[in-house]
Order: sequence, then C-alpha cells, then structure tokens
Amino acid sequence: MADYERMKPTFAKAATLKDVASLADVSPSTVSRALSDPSRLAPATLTRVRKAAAKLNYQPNLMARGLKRNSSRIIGVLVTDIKNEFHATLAKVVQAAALGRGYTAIICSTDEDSGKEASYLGTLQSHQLEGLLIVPTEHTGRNLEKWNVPTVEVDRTSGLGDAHVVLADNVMGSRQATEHLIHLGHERVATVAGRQSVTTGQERLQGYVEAMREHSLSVRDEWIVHADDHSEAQGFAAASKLLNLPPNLRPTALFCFNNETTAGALKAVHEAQLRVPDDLSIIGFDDSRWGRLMTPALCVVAQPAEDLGLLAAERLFSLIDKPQPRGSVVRLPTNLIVRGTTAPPA
Amino acid sequence: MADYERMKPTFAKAATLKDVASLADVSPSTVSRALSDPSRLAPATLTRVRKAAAKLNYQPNLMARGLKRNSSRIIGVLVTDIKNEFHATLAKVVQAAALGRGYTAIICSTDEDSGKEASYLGTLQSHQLEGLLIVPTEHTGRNLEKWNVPTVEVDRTSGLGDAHVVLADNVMGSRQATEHLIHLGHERVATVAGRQSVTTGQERLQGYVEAMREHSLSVRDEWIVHADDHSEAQGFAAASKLLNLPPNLRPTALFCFNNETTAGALKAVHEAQLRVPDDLSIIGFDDSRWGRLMTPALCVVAQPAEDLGLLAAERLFSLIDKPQPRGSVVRLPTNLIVRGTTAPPA
DNA sequence: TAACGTGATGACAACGTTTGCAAGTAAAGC
DNA sequence: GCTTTACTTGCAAACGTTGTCATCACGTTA
Repeated sequence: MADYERMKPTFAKAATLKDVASLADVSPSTVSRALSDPSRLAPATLTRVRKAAAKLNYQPNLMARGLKRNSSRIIGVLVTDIKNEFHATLAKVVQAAALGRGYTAIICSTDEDSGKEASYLGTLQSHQLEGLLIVPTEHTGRNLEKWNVPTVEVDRTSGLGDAHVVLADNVMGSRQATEHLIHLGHERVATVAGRQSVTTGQERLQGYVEAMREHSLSVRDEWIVHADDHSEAQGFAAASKLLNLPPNLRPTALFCFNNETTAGALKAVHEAQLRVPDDLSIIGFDDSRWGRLMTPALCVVAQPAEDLGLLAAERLFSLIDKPQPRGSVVRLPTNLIVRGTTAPPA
Repeated sequence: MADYERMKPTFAKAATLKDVASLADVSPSTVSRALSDPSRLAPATLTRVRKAAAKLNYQPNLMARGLKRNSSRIIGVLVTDIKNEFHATLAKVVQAAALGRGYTAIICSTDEDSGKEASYLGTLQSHQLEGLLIVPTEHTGRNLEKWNVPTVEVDRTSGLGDAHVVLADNVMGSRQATEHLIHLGHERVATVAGRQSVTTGQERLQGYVEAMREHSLSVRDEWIVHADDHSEAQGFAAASKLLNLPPNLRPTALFCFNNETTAGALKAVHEAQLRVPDDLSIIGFDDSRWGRLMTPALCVVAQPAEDLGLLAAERLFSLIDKPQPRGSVVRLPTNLIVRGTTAPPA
C-alpha cells in the first residue's frame, strides 16, 4: 500500500495538478495529459494518475485552464426576468445545454433596464464570456456595440443588422388570438400592448391591428392601451382603464400581449366583480402553469419556449465554433390554446 | 493629440493590462495600481492610464485576477427548479445581492436529482466557487462531504450538523393552516404530506400532527397521504384516495404541503365534481400567482421567499468573509393568507 | 553638504494550467 | 550491432494579473 493511500485528505485547499503529480510521482505535464489526452500515456501511468486524482478529489482549475487556453467556457444569458416562467424556461434549457457541452451559463435578469444590462455585460466581459444569449431590451444595440462576442438574440430583436435571432412568430400569434375572438363574435376587441421600442411589442400589436382591419372592425385608440414596462401592475392599470370606458365603448374581449400583463388584467377584472368569460373574454400570450391551473383555465397563444431556448443555444454554440459574419433569423410558429377564458359575447 | 487617440479600436481581442500600459506609456504594474489603489499614482499618470483604459474599453480579466488572488468571486446557487416561482425568486434576489458585492452567481436546477447535484457541484468546484447557496436534495449531505466551501442551505436542511441554514418556520406554518381549519369547525382534516427524507416534508407533517393532537382530534393514518416526489401528479393521486374514503371517514378539509400537490389536489376535487370550499376546504403551502388568480382564490401558508434569499445571501457573504466553524439556523415566520378556499364544514 | 525619508514607478516572480520541444527508452528494421 | 522509429515523459515558457521588492528622483533636515 503506497504511502498516499493512508493519508487522510483534508481538502482544506483544493488539490492542484502539482499535488496530483507528486502523489502519482510524475510531472504536472503528464497529469495534464492524462486528463486531456489519455491515449498518450502508458496505461500503468494513467491508472496511477487517475488513482491519485481521485484520492485528492482533484478538479481542474478552470480559471487557470481558461487563462492558458484563452477560453473561459462561460456563456452569458441575459433574460429580462427570471421570475417570468417563459424566461425561466429559456434559462433552464440553455443552462442544461451549456453544461452538456462543457460550458457554464451565467444567468442574469435585466428587468428591462438597459443600464443594468450594460453593467451585467461588463461583468460578463470580465469573465471572458465566449458567447451571449440575450433577450434584448430597448438599448441593447447600443450596449452591444462596444463588445464583440458571438451573440444570439431570443424572443426579440435588438435591430442590429447582422444579428442572429431566434423568435416566435409574434404577428401570427396575435393574429390567431385576435381572430379567435372575432370568430366568436366579438367586435369590440381591445389589447394591452407592450413597449413599441421592442420588437415583441411592435409585432404583437401589428398582428392585432391586421386581424381587426382584415375583418373590417374599427381599431379604436381607446382599445390599445400600453403597458410600457410589461409588468403585472401596468397590466392591471391598463385593464382598469378599459373597464372604465363608457358602456358602448367598453370591450367585450381583451388580448394581452404577455403573461405579466395578463395576470394584471385578470386581477382588474376580479376587482371589478366581472366574470370571465361571461362579461369579458381574455387571451394571453405565453402559456404558464398558473394559466393552466386557474379557473377557468386561461386561453393563450403559446410560444415554444423550450424549442426557442434549445435552438438559440444550438445556434450560439455553432457560432462559437465557427463565427458567421452574416446574421440569421429563425422564426418558430406559435400555438393558440383555447381554454376557458373565451366565449361569445353576452 | 496623442497617437492612440486616432487609432480605431477593433476589439477583435479584449484589451489587456499590457495594452493599456503601452498605450499610456507606463508599466503594467502601474495600470494595475491605477485600478486597485488609485491614490498611489501621480494624478497626471492616473488620468493618462484612465484615458487609455477607456479608449481600449479595458475590462480586467477575472480569470487572471482570480488565479493570482486565489479568489474567483463566484458563488454557486443550486435550486431544485428555477421554473418554480419560489426558487426563481430565491435565485433572482441572490444573483442581485451577489453582483452588488462584486460576486457572480452561477445558477443551476438540480430537479431534485442528487446525481445532477453532484455533477453541478463538481463543475462549480472547477470554477473555484467561494460560496454555495443550496436547496438540498435527499443526498446533499453526502454530496457536500467531499468539498469544503462556505455553504448556506435554504428552504430545507441537509441534516449536516454544522450547517448554516435559512428556513421558513414550517412547523408553525402547517400548524397555522391546520388550526385555521380546526377553528372553522373541521374535525376530519387530512393532509397531503411530502417526502419524509427531506426536512420540509417532515416539519410540515409535524405541524399538522401537533395541531390535531392539541385539539384532541384523532390523527388517522388514512388522512395522511404521501406524495413522495412532491409532484402535481402525486397530489392528484393522494387527493383522489382521500375522496374515495367511506363517507364517515372522508375528510372535510385538506392541507397540502406544497404548491405542486395543491394543484393536483384541486384537479382531483374538480374531477370528482365537488365544490371548494363547500364540500372540501383546501389550504396550500407557498403562495403563487395561479393561487391568487384562481376562483375562489387559494388560501395558503406563504413563505417569505425574498427575505429567505436575502438572508441566506447575507449569511453566505459573511461566512465567506469570516468562516464560522459552528452552524446556525435562521427561521422566518410564515404567513397564513386566508382566501376563498376555506369555510366551515357543510 | 551629507544623510535621510518619501512618493512614484518599474522589474520580476508567482498563481495553475497547457503545450511545443527535447530527451530518454524500448522495439523494430537493416 | 547499429540506426531508425515510435512511444512515453519531463522541461520550460507562456496566459493576464497582482504584490513584493528595488530603484530613482525629489525634498527635508541636521
């Protein structure tokens, strides 16, 4: 039994290559090779090294390796709000994909705040990130100018010409939603729209307007209420405003452009003691657990969140392997899920 | 105008200390000092260095710095599922707290899988993490044995003797819930309990039992149904079992020990065509959006998720600054939120 | 004027890896 | 038996920082 087999490891400090080397009685280079290219070692040496490494619970120091190899194996994931189920799903599948490829994702929530975004980008840059997956905010274009790192935009576009983006077909989605309401017989359909400086905001409003026009329904300004920070609070405010319109203008159906504002709108409806869908039909954007479980279950336009994340991650890693000067756009179809919150007007 | 002021930066490769140094015509050491201890520089030199750094958009290389200083400024955050609102909240407040202190959090979802947990711990160790914030799984104790890094456990305990833990007062929470039902007049109160190998499971069952005993109500085995994977599906199964008891044994009230099982139980009640709360009163654990939005709104025991995260982060950073050999326990009170799903028995 | 701080800066050696290069050994070919 | 070849290993120089130490040019004081 070799000496080291009796030593009790303390792990007070992480073991280094050198420790493993002296334990296995080889040079550090050999240990390094044992990890990166085992075939180059004599079998006997290899097992000796492996044993020593296991004994010491050796884990390579990624900072040292990264420094030498000039590659951090870190990607950044900037979503707007990890508490939003859609973004949590994105983050989760991306983290899983990253870890599967030997990368680690650093996940941050920008809260739609370009200043925070800029500061997080700085931090990520300091970590020498190799790739960035981002749900852009209003000024992402400006924020990204300073750095050049393979980037994939998800859910929205920053507007940068040569960007790689993975999106849902927002126009189609909101058309589906609006048309579903129209087919049910609604004529006074309102929408809670998002920030128009952000592509999801624009496109989802566009789909609504197109559908209304196509069915020769008037699109009244009163029926388009903006929730500029995309929050539940503003969804609440927007819906309250709509419910306070004079009876002849009051909408019988409402399309909310994201899940936060939908939640806010529902709250407003409850507080006004109105029933869904009897007094007001509601469709949201983005499927969610709470939407599925509430009563009646929420009718939504679902985005394929997992697929969006997966595709974006794939694209990002292929970009890291082989940078592409020209941008690309992938659009995934949305899916209207009819549940209990829509019905013909009273 | 100095030469470098005309140079167009390409950012093809991130600027290093050396680049800044040669641009500012000083030594790398001086640039380093400009960043870490500006007071030691002659004012003129300082501005020159700062200008050069800004020009090159210099960001310190954290891998190199970490290697030298032997501190990564990285903490690990292991939650069981980032898609769960409670865990997303934890992750978000912790990431914010970390970034505020110059640390970066790496967030992973273990999905209650001790194997995944072990593998993520290995990755984090490779990143030389300085602290770990974890929602333990069944075998976390075993997984943590191998490494020694300042650790704070949140929401549950691994059972490790000298652990630092930040918890909600689960016993109190389930007592509150059970007593609320008892005070309404219920005598046949059942519970959907969790995995008994996990502290939340144990404690929430304990509170129920204590409350029942204290009010001299019999605790029947039939009324304690376990949902070992804490899932919606098992909540459904558990509740179905309860509803199929003979009429004289059938509970008039139900306390579910978490989010997911509550959702499952509600589904079972709906399918059995029973009305809540008329035929069955229901209380859940953990507040959630869907609970707030469903009709009638769900009565719950709420945990202070943000405070738990904040406190845990604070404790972790103080542990990093000054390791404490002895463990500690912080328990935050829970909050019973009475809404529409409870009423006196029929 | 000599001795002595003091303040500003540079040289240099690390931190834990990786990797080209050289060197050593053993097996194969002549 | 001597050269060639293949295989295995070690040496040493980086990667971008930081911090210790030394150096140098000043004033200041005796």
